[in-house]
Amino acid sequence: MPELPEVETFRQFAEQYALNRPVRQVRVLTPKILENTTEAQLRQQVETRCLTHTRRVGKHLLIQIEGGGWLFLHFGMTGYLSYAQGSQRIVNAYGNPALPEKHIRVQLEFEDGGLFNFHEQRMFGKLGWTPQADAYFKAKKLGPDALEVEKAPFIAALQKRKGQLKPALMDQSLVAGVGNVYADELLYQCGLHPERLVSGLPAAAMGEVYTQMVAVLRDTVAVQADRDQLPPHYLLHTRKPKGRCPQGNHLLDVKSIGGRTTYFCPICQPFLG
DNA sequence: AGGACGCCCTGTTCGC
DNA sequence: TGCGAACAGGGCGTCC
Repeated sequence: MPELPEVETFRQFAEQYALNRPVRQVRVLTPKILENTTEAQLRQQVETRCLTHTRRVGKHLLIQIEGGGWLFLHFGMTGYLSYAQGSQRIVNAYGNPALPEKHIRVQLEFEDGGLFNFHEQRMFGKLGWTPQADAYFKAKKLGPDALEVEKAPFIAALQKRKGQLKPALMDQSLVAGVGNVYADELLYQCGLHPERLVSGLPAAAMGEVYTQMVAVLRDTVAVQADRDQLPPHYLLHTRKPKGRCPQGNHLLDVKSIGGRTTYFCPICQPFLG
C-alpha cells in the first residue's frame, strides 16, 4: 500500500534510475492505466527526450520531461517501480527485492537498453502526462505534503474539521500522504482512539498528532519504507487479525472506520468523548 | 459544503 | 475438494 514513505522511496528510485538518459521507446502494455492521456500523446511527449527532475506531493509522483510537461504516477494500492538492465540486475523499489516482475503496465526503454517499469496489480493506480505540475496538484485537491506542512497550519486545518480523527488525517485535501496504515500507526503512537472526534481534541493533542505524523513518516522514509527495519514499538509489525499491542501485549481491536479497516489497541488508545 | 458511503479492480484467503 | 464469497483499500462520484 504505497503511502507517502513508499512514494518518496519511488521518487528516489526514479532519481537514481530514470533521469538524464534519452528514452528510446515508451510501451503502454495496459492502456487502461492511462489517465487523461492517450498512448500516442504519451509517446510523443516522452520518446527521444530525457527525464530531468522529480517532484512528490503526498502519494503523487511527477517526473519532468526535458522540453516541457510532466509524467505523473499514482500507485493505487499495489503499484511499484522496477528497473532492469540487460538480462541481469533487476532492481525493485522500497527495499523489497521479492516483488514480482509482473503486472507491468507502462515501460520506458532508454537508449542504453535500461528498462524502467511501472507495475500495478490491482489497477487502482494511474499514469499520464500533464503540462503543469502545480495545476495537476491543484486539480487533485491536494493539501500540503505531510512532511512539508508546519505545525501551526496543520493544527489550524484540523480545527476546522468535524467528525472522527482518523478519516480527517486520511483526507488528502487536509494533509497529503497519510494513508490507512500510517494513520493507524501515528494514532497508536499518540495513544489516541481513531474514532475520537476532532472537535473534542485539545490543541496540545493535535500538536502530538503532528509530531507523531512527522516522526512516523520520517522514520519510514529513512529505512526506504522497508517496514521490517522499523523500531519494534511500531504497530504495523502486528497489525493483523489477532495481533497484539507491541507495548503491552493487549489484543488489538479491529473495526471499519471511515470505510477502512482500522487496527488499534483498546487499552493504549482508550476512547474519550 | 462538508462529511459519509458505495464502487472500481484483481489476487488471495476463507468458508461451506 | 472445489468453487464462490469476502476481503484488501486510494480516490472519486454521489447523496444528503
